[in-house]
Amino acid sequence: MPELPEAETIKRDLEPWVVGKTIKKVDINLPRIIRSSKSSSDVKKRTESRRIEDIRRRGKAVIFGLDSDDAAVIRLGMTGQLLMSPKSNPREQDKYDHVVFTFTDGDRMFFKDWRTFGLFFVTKKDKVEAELDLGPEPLDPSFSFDEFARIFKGTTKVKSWLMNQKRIAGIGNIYSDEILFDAGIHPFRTVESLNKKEKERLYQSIKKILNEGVKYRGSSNDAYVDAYGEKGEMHTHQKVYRRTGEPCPVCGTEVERKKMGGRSAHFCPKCQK
DNA sequence: AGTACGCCCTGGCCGC
DNA sequence: TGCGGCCAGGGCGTAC
Repeated sequence: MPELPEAETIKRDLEPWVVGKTIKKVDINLPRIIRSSKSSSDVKKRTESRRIEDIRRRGKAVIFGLDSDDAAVIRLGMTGQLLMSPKSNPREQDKYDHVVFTFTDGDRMFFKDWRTFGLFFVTKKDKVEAELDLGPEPLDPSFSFDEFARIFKGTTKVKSWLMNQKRIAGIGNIYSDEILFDAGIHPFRTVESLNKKEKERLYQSIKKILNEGVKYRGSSNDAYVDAYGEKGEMHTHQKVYRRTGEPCPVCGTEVERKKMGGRSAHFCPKCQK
């Protein structure tokens, strides 16, 4: 599913192609994909005939800055995709393309999402941060160990902490499992139980694994594809996620899966203490 | 404050 | 061949 590395890959793919384009038409084929107080007609009104000035990523969201006070925000959810469909080589539209952007140059972009957990909304640029309500960006250079140590608090389990977007942005089930394996920390440990060394390892693993995810252009365990419609490679490098019963690549012990809330935690019971 | 759980959703997969 | 039930889970709301 799209987490930080997948959203970052999509953003990087789209940037040279989409910035500078003017939106001619926005077709909203599934109105409930817009889960905000604003109606889809308002979204159309605020995006049509606007030029895209910039694109950025925040957590798992892709944000298009328009030549107005507004920004168009797409949160990818579990199965959201943003696909380029150039006029010269158009992509076939299907029933899961819930929002279709047509640009004045004839190119199009699809927001596709077959499980429809994603969402699309338009808001004032200066309201984006408040509406997304996310913790710090783990790959931002300003995210130092001191900053991490300052916010890494509480009695919650360490995997739950990592997956909470309000604590730290962009980490979901895949990368939390891989980060904790890399750091050698058991997912059910509580945050407050980690000593300084473990916190340092965790901090390093967050940066390392997310950077790996970006390098391999994301993880295609499920539906994820980049803006070209191509799968990423990160899932072939994953050590524990969805490898239940397979040998741990470090010690050979069988990888375990245990439920945490409604989610699965995958881990090596020997390497992760 | 933390945690569990149900809900939204779809299609693949398993057992009968 | 078909069908019911389960699985995957991001984010949110609710109950405890």
